[in-house]
Amino acid sequence: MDKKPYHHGNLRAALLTAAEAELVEQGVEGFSLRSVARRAGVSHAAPKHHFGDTAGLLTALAAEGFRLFTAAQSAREAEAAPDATSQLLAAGLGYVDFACARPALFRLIFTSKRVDESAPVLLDAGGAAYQHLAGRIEAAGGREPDIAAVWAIVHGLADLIMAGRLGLVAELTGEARDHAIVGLMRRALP
Amino acid sequence: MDKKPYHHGNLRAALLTAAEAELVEQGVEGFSLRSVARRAGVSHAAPKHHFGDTAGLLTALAAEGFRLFTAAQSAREAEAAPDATSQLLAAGLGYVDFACARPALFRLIFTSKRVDESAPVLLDAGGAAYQHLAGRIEAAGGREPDIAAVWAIVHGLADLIMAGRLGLVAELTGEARDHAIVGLMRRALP
DNA sequence: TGTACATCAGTGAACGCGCGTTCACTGATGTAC
DNA sequence: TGTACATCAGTGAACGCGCGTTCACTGATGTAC
Repeated sequence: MDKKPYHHGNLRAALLTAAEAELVEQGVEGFSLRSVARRAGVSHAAPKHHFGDTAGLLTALAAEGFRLFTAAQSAREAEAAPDATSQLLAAGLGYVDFACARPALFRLIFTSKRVDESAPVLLDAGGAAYQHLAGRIEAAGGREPDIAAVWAIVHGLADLIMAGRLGLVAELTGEARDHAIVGLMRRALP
Repeated sequence: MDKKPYHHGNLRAALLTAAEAELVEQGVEGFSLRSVARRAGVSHAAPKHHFGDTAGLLTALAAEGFRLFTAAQSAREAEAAPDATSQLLAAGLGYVDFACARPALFRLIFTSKRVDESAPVLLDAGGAAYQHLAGRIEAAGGREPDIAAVWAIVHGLADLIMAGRLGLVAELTGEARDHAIVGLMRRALP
């Protein structure tokens, strides 16, 4: 019942959650360490202990974002048939799922200038994400140019749907939507 | 030889130029009206007369960006064979050209939250850009799903190359690069 | 052609605000003996 | 089991800064007569 213990206990995780919420509402533009601390109900200097500065917090969030991104693909794969092509198409669906479910994180990991791109934690997570998709494409018999084609179409779909353009696909839901996306992806396959 | 006339003469255009340069260097995040005024060599309150506030300036810049974006496609089309498929592929090359040449504007028109999306000037310019590409696809015999497929792969290529990912294509130059991009686009055609 | 006056474009000082950073501090936790 | 002490996590006041906005102003341009 002690409402406010001096130590938070799990502030690092709480700050990451608050940071994502802040990102969703304000975009990267209005993002500040103070606003995140406020949202987490903690003094404004507290984040410094865990992340150093704004770039540090965003970088940690981006690394976590890459992990969730890969996880979204794995989740779809687990539901799909085990053959290589089905697994690849499932990964693509997960890619789009993630972009639509967490557009703020998607933008953060792909286009933000406020993350420290040379941070090992980010390079690792980003590299793993790339390897995951590339691995699925190669397993399905794809070679270098196929990786580019599949990646481009999946990424383009994700980015455009997320931005509310490409109305035709964005308006569909459930299986009809999945079916439409898979149909488009198949064009890029070897 | 009068160095500093009181009236600039063409401040509106000068501010747009300065705004793009500022966007290139700072990204949308560090963008401010004062920094743009400073870059244009004018007092910090001057932009107010022309654009009102930051959103107004960015919105005007985005509208101009859409026009340049369409112009980049037209430029490629003018050099291409007149058949519908060649024209479509040329438009796609122009799309990628623009993203690589002016990544800051590309990001501004596609993903910034700091523009006023309901401004008529922006809706007009954006709509015209969409109609341009859709028109090329339809002329090449494409229907609704083809528009989505071609747009997605072109947009995905542009976004990924611009972000420095997709190294295979990003490293090419000149005709080899065009050839690679066209090869990828062809996969999405009907 | 000349004069008066309204309108427009840009200036520069002032304001209040939220930001990042620093600093001395305090409460809690863990470890040595 | 108890005590002392170091270390860690978070506080809250203070600072200087750049921002957007306002305001009275001034220099230039255009228009009426």
